[in-house]
Amino acid sequence: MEASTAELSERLQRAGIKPTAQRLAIYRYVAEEGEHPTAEQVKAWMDRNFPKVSLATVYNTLNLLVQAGELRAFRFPHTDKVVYDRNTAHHYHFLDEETGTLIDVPAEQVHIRTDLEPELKVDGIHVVLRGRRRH
Amino acid sequence: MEASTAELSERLQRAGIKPTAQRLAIYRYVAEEGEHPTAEQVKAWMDRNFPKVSLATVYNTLNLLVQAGELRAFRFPHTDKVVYDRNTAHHYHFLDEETGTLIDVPAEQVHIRTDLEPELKVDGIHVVLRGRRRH
DNA sequence: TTTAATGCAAAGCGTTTGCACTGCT
DNA sequence: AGCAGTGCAAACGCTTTGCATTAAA
Repeated sequence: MEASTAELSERLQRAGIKPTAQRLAIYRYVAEEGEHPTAEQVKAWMDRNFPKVSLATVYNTLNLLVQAGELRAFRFPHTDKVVYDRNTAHHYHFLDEETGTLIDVPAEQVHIRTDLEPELKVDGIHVVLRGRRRH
Repeated sequence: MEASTAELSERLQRAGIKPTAQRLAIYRYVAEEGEHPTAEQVKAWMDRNFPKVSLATVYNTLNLLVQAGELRAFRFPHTDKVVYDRNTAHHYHFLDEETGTLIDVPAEQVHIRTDLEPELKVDGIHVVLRGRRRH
C-alpha cells in the first residue's frame, strides 16, 4: 500500500497543508514507514533520505500534521520524547519494557468499565499496557 | 491526621533517608498537604514556609522520596511537568480538563479486561480518565 | 511581487549535575 | 576532621521561536 507522491500530496492539500517537498518526505515517512517515531528519528531518516532539512522544519511539519489530524502525538511515561503515531483511530498502546517498542492495541481489545462518583464525567480514556512481548 | 515531626522523621529514617530539616519540610508538604504537586509547587510552598531552600534540594529530595517508595512520580499527557503523588497504592487518575486538577481513582473503580495477542504479557496498566467534574 | 516555507541559531522550559560550602556527628 | 547534605549556577535534553534567506504562486 505504497501511496504515490501525487496521492500523498493530495492528502496534504485536503488537510489544508501546502505540500512542499520537505513536507512530502516527512509525511511519506511518518505515514508509511516510521513506527511511532520521535522527532529525532524523523530527522535521522530525513538526513539519510532528504538531506539539508532542518530540525525546525521537522518539528514544524510534525506539528502541522498533528493539528491537521493526520497524525497523533503522544507522550509516554518511559520517555520525555514525543512520539508520533500515524494511527489516528481510537486505540491504545502496549509498551514492551524490554525494548521500548510501542505496539498499537485496537480499542476493541481493551474493555474498560468504570465505577466513579457520578460527578466525574469521562470524555476519554488513556491506556498504556506495560509488559513484555514473548519471543 | 497531622503527623508530628517525630513521626515524619521516623518514617524517613525507616525509608533510609536522613531526616534533615529541609527534607522534613518537603516531606510534610507532599505527604500531607500537597495535592499532586509539581516540583515548582513544592518549591513555591517551601519559599513561603521554609525559605532559602534551593530548587536542587527540592528535586533531590523528591527523587529520594520516589526512590524510597514514599512517593510516586507521574507524567501526564497534558503537561511536561512531573507530578508527585503521595498515594503509593495501586490507583489511577482522573484529569479534569477544565481545571487541570488530578483526582485519584481507586483501582477497584476501574475494571479492565484485555484481549491481546498471547505473546503480549501485561505487567502493569496505566490509565488516565479525562473529562470534567460536574459542579 | 507578495507571501509562505525554510534553515540556523538562540531561547525556553523542566530537570539534573558539578562543585564549593555548610553543618552535623 | 570527616562526610553527607545543601545552594548556586551551569549544563542538559527536548522543543519552540525569531529572524534573515529562499522558493513558490
